[in-house]
Amino acid sequence: MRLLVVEDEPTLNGQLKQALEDEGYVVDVAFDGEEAAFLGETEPYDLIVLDIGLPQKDGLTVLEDWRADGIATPVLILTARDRWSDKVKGMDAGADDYVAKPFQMEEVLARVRAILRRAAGLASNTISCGPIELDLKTNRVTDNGLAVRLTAQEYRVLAYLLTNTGKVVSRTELTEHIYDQDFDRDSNTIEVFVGRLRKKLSANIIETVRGMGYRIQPPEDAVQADGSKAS
Amino acid sequence: MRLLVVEDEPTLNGQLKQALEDEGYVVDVAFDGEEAAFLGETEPYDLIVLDIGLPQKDGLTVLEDWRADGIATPVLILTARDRWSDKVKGMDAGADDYVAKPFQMEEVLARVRAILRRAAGLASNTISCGPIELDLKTNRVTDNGLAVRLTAQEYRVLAYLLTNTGKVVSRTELTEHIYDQDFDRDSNTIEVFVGRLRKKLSANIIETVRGMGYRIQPPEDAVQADGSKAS
DNA sequence: CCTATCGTTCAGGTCCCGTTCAGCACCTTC
DNA sequence: GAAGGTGCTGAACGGGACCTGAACGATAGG
Repeated sequence: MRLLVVEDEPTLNGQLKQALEDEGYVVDVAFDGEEAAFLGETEPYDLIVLDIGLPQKDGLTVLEDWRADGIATPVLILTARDRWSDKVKGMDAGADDYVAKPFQMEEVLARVRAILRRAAGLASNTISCGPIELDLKTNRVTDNGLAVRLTAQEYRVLAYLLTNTGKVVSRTELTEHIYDQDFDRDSNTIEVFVGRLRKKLSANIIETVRGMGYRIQPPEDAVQADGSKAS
Repeated sequence: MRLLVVEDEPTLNGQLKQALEDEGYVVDVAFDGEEAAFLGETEPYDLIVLDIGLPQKDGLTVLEDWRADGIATPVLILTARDRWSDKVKGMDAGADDYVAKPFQMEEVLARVRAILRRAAGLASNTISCGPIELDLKTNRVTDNGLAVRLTAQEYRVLAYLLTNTGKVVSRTELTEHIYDQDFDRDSNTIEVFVGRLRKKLSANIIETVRGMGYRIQPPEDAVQADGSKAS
């Protein structure tokens, strides 16, 4: 999952980036409203952590503009405690959640997890497909109950596909969500990772859709040969 | 484990800090409500010892505010014996335990141990993983029954990892729990301690998760090839 | 004042992981 | 069936994350 952190205070910005990266996310950063507005419009983030008090362009305005533009990226707002009204305005402006400053990092991480989970339409922090199970909180993958050793990138690919089950995901989309801003586009790394995943997992759950990308089918009830569902 | 001591009376504050440090904890201190409120919101303490009668901002209020913010850090309240009602209010406000003043230092230490144990979800004061056993009360570590000589920092690293068995602990998180407020961030001390621990312990229970941190696996029952657990 | 121990720093080395690339297989189109 | 495009895979490389041995400085105890 690829996130954007918008926070003008350099130390805090760094701490947020660090903590989120430790969790396995890919993180871009912005230090003012202009920059944030541009990146948010341009890059397909899975979530944006947005401070309200910003130079250049206020965080609330930025958020309002995004929403007006039809950009639905989930947003977690950071707001000063004594500016209670900002919270209300923030939620009105289309924020998905907020955290009051000062905060404990763990609090932010928990809310980020919650929003991403909600956005993916999941009830729990684990996604399973056949014998494969993935835990978004601990970043662990099991196959028939046995732990699978995945590298960081392998995990990101699998996690993105699993949070988009049923959908065909293009290589480009995949690339945009597991790498940050600057990355050499034409490269076959995705193919290599998919290959390695297939080798490491007992069931081949990753389907290739020629000319389009990859897809993992939802583990819905077994499908009969004629295409109808079994009860 | 990193603790915060909130007590306005300087002598008592010093005594508490001293006693807790002798037990092997890392201790920050605050002398009034404002300071306490801020530190509690910001730093990831494992436990806070909170006096009720405080200048600037009453201890109970501080605690209530924390709880309202969703800050769940365990709190041990210190209250004057003759103000019985404070005890009730304290527990209502979300305290985990209380000690009446004047108290025996040993009493406080015992309750601190108890709360930390509960918070870690442990039944006893000892944690074991394979041949390694750690006693939170005596701060002693044994390997196959033999005592292991660990330095203070080595012990802290091992203890933190063991109380978070199964979880990947980032270097940052580890640092925050074994050092007090001001500590140079980028330094490889953690790596050095992990290295020394691995050398001193017969079983290599500390696993490194590249790019994320370290983890100690729970000593769960052996897993069979078919995925079922052995009794 | 001297010594032992411990925490920290630093430099060098090692190993893993991400990436690249070439060759092959397969499908599609003509 | 040939040719070109698309995807797969094994091997290899380079860089960075991690490890480790040694040295230094601080501190406490004698």
